Amino acid sequence: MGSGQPKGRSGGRPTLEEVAARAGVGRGTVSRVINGSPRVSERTRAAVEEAVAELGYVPNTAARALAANRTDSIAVVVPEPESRFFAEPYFSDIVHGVGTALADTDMQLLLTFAGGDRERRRLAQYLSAHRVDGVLLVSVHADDPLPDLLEQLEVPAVISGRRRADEPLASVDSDNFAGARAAVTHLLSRGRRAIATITGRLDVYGAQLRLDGYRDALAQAGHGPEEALVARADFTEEGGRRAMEELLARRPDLDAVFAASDVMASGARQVLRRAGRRIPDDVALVGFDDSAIARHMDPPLTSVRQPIAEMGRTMTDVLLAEIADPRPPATRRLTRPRIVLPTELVHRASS
Amino acid sequence: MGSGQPKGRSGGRPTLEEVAARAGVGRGTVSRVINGSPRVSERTRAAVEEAVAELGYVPNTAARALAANRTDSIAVVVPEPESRFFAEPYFSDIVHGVGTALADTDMQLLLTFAGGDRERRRLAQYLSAHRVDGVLLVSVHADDPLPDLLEQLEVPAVISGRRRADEPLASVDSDNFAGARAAVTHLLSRGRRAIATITGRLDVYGAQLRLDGYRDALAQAGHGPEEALVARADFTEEGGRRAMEELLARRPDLDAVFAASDVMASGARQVLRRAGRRIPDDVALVGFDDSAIARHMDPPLTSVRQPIAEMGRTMTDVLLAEIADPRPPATRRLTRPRIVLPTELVHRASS
DNA sequence: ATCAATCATGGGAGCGCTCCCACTGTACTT
DNA sequence: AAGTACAGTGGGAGCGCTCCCATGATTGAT
Repeated sequence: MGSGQPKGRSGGRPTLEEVAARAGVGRGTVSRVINGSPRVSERTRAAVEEAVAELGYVPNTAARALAANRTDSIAVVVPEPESRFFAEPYFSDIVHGVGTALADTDMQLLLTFAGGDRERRRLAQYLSAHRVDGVLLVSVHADDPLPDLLEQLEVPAVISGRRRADEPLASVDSDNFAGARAAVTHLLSRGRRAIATITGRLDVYGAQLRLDGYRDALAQAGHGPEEALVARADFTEEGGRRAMEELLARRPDLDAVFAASDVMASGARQVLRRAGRRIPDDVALVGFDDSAIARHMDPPLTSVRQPIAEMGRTMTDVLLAEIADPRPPATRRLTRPRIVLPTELVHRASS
Repeated sequence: MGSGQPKGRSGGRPTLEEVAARAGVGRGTVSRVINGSPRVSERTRAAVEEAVAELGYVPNTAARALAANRTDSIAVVVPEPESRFFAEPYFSDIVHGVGTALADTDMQLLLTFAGGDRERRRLAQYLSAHRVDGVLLVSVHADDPLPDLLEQLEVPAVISGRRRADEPLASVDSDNFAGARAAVTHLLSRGRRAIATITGRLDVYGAQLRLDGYRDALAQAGHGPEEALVARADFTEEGGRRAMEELLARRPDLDAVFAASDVMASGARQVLRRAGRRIPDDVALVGFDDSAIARHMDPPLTSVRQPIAEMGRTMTDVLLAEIADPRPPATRRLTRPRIVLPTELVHRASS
């Protein structure tokens, strides 16, 4: 029909077919070259590559996805835009790690947002409708339906931070328990005796593990369970302030505080200062996360560093391996990796 | 071939065809319903919607992209993973804003990373190969080839922060000039007289504008150009320290510093404190960005807030409008929006 | 020299959708 | 009564690729 140009419609990008014509070979052969199949002679390969370069050919992803039934992309599912998640450096660092891991591949990264449960159900549908090859879940709550939906739809997924001890999904976590224990052991070694802790929301498994680590360190040092001094908070600065006030009221002579996040430590610091306590002279303070806040606090905050970017990288590696795995999902389920990355105590002036 | 099932291969997700069969209509009609075309009778629409719900049908994005030649997704191009860009809250906030704006649409967000020029060329090819409908560029350097490549390939794009005064692309920026001027005017109104500034890299246009704002405020207050006290830095903490040392050497009696970023202000603060200067008693300090650092610094830092999330939102709105615009690119070029959002001075104890 | 295996290659079929043309039926005109 | 308009619909063609089968050329074994 129409203007007579048989193939190379000058507008638009070149197609496989045009490359094939130019190189004087068939479509299949070009496809083989593009995809690095070994079953092509050197001569032919060179000819095709030249044609590709001359025409500036780039495969059409949509066509490839449709034909091959894979998308060469993975999604990171981010908790709803309204959440405080974004305020934390966690997000950037995870994404940074994912980006690094993806740089070596030709996979792309899709960022999806989902707040409420209904939205997350819709998202599961959407993701499974062959939109992505796999999913990275960050900051998932214990009762989130998404992980199970993805499991059911057989979409490969990796979760950051276990939801509970027997996390069924492939997971990558940092060693919250050991990190907390190291922080408290450090305080003990500096001669502190009345060591309190401010916890995060205990329905977040990592927060529970940090509390366990605190208790374990005290026990190891011969302290009885009754010496534990625990105030629950919720990872917020305001929560940190309230918890610190509570602790000071309960135990005015405390000489150290381990806060389960830097943000809460910052809140605690304000209350301590207002109460006339010097840091670290009167009260030593240790945080968790080693965020920018820790470095810029006054005095700089000793904190437990989590290798967050490395977690992002590792999650991606695990996911890519899962995607590449030819075995049926039922088989894989039994050998899903559960990786725990070491944390590290960064000592600064606050302790 | 083979197992006899004519259509509904029980594995896999349902297709348009299956929905059509179920609803007793043709493929075209289902497509019309899915895409909200008005040319469908109420009865038919209801029947199709029921079939869609029953089968849990979700359109295959790849097929749609291939047939309709659009992808319903946009890309955010992020400077290379190695850059410090990630360390800044800027990134999260922009993405947050983009996510918010996208939540109302069914567009998806692709995050792409590109470091060197070669990578960025490759990326331009890739993006233009019908992978995305439009591109959001953040933190672009003055000599980045990517914007021009995209222009050439007729890929709709919006840039955050103009590269120069006559930015040809659609752009969304914050009012760096007015923000800096407000900061310096504030310092003047507090009785400060010897006001220095620490600049960012001046090849970043925004940094130049902040310097211009500083100069303008001084001029407006009747200070001669010779009273300007400028030290150049590079947006880093270390740069802030060095610049502060230089300023202190040149003008020991300075009583205020306007740093073009919070991070540099943090570096300056360290040097000031080491030199025995009290903040704000001896030297008032103002930053730019109003990042987490500003809130947690001691004393808390007065800073110029940029509406970064809103910039992300606005950029997205502009891009979506550009994508929807049916006029040819040549026409649009003349009326590309150049939006400048207001900044706001957040007063804290450091000034 | 003959046959089997292997390699390299071309091209048909089909992935699931949108676009558009052709067709039917109903409502309104003159 | 015949004509015109248009709302509503079905389905062919085709988007650009991968997969796979058929084919011919080449090699090695007997």
